[in-house]
Amino acid sequence: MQNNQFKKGELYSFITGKASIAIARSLQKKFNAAGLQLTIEQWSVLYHLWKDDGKSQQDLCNATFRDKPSITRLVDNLEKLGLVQRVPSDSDRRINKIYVTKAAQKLQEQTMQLAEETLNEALSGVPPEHVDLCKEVLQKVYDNLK
Amino acid sequence: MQNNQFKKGELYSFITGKASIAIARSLQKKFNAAGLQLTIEQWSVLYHLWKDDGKSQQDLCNATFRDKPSITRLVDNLEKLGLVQRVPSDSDRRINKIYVTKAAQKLQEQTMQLAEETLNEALSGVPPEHVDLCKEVLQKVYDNLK
DNA sequence: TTGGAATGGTTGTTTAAACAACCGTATGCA
DNA sequence: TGCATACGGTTGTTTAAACAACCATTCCAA
Repeated sequence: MQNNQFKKGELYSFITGKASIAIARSLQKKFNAAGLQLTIEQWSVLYHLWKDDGKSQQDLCNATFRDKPSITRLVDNLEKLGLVQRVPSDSDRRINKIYVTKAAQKLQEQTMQLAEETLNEALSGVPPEHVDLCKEVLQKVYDNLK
Repeated sequence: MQNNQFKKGELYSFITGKASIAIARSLQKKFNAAGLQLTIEQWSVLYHLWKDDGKSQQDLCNATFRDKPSITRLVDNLEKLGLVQRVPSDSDRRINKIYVTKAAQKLQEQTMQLAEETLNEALSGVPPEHVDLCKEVLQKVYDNLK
């Protein structure tokens, strides 16, 4: 029943995800240092919209792995900041499509560059092929459990 | 300046740590299903004490990657549950050493087994050598940033 | 030895997450 | 057609995290 992929003493780091917390905190510090009033959570929503604008809130739930009330409030705050806009869908009146504003587009280049900087620091000394493999493992873990 | 270890479209998963969130939620569900009134955060404190009993609260901060107020309140709650005990240190009167109680010891075997189950599910289909390599990468990331 | 800095821990406050319950719209099946 | 169910989104509540400010003890160096 028990396999030995993990010795017991090593369970913890995998469960708590210290690495990703460290990355998020580091990126948040860069945002603050650059004078950007933007949380990582807000940025993560923008990130998905930059990739594919006009997502529904439900789409954002799936993309960010957060529940519906969390997305409602994140979008509320981003709307107050003038960074996104809710647009009711024509074809399905339950749905809000979320679009980034021009103000948000201006943030894209700067924040993506800070994110890349953070990852370069985080992964310094790690061979690219190891990074790829690690990403594959984490994706598989996510797929196995979701 | 920019390197291409990450294509832009893949930044997100690394920063948000969806995999570890999925693992933690899955384990929490198992705790609930087993009738255990224990959060993952509380369990993570117990986990470190089982490995090395009598840690100071500061030690627990380092081990769990949480700040001091968080540990104070986690220990408060664990004390209320009768699972740990604060014992003032003789050699340094600023320090509380935290010890698990017998009630907590009874939880160890059951919860560690649930944690192993969770990890086995999470890592099913992933070769052990890939898991090892992934752990190394995550540890390196943590060391690079902390 | 003594006064300032560092360390370990606590408390107050703000912010945001999850969960449950709810409303309005859409879908599917009898 | 109509009614039960599912789906997208919002609101209310509780819980816990981070941050700042604080107290007591210890360390260190003038």
